Amino acid sequence: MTDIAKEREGLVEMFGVHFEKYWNFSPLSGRILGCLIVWNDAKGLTFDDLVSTLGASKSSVSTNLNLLLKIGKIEYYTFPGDRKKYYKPSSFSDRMQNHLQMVIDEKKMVERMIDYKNKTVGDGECASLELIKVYQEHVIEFEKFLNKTIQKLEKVENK
Amino acid sequence: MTDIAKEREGLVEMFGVHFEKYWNFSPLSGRILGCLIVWNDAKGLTFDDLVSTLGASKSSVSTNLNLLLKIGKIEYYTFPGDRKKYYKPSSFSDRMQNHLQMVIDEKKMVERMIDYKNKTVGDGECASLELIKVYQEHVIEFEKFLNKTIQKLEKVENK
DNA sequence: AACTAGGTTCGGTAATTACCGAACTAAACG
DNA sequence: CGTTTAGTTCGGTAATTACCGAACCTAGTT
Repeated sequence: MTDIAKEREGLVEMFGVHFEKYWNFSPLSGRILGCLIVWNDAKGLTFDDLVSTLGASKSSVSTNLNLLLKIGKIEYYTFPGDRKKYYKPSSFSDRMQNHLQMVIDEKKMVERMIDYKNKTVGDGECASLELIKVYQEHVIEFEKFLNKTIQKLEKVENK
Repeated sequence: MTDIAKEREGLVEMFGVHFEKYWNFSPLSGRILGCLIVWNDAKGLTFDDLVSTLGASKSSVSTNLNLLLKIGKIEYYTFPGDRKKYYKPSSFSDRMQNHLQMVIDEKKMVERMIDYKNKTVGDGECASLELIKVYQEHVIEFEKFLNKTIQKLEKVENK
């Protein structure tokens, strides 16, 4: 195995572990997405490429590919006269949308909490309310920040 | 049950689901942290409070409390002449550190990817490299942003 | 029509996780 | 010293998840 191949394997593993740890992916889902990101072949990787490079069964690869498709982490393309599907990670900006969704979720939660606090907190102990409001401000800014990044990414993607 | 109690239960559930979904907590861990956040009693909640309001076993509550302590999501206090532990969520700013850690992780990953790309990408297809660099910029800014929020939170917390 | 390529679906197993009750410990109280 | 309080530890079970092989399907190809 070449040095490059070894490094690529290390990177796939790194991404795999990251997706397991922070995004609650199954090991195989993590490795598949890792593969697609690291390889980042202009054409994309096929089902069989993944089966052989990851040494997993067809059924597991199929299941996990469909899962990743459903949650919008990957896409596939086909070419006329070729039945194979060529898988790629979704665009950077699309993947960022997931993050955005979590922030939007949190925004709603914060609102509910503030509502609740307003009903229940005595005048004395506003500290917790004040903290939540700092956090609310953070969430709102964060949403803007994410949207800005998404725009920047889209700009480069559409070149 | 009063309206307030019902709403509180709803909020605990909301937090519970959120922590399960985005932070990969077990159901009970999520509910415990939810309880502590929503109740946010000045004194804190005791082991028995949690056992009874959540209807879980002592052993499960014990295990999950220790887990949450270990990962820094909660803390406990004791009062002289009282053997009970009073549990509270860790400070907002401390909990935010977790987020920060993930960003720091990502920063390293991005560096490794850029290294790899520089070795392997032909001059023609710099698009992917350029995208990663946009993302790198995002991560760096994000780290700063998080640090700023943490500072703001600390300011309010230390009042 | 039979075959092949490119997957998908189904049924099952192995591993992991979540939770429980019962027994235990350690500190404080009487 | 015995008892109570406040939890912890241990062993086991139930539920869930991850993965597999085998059978199947569907669109071309021969």
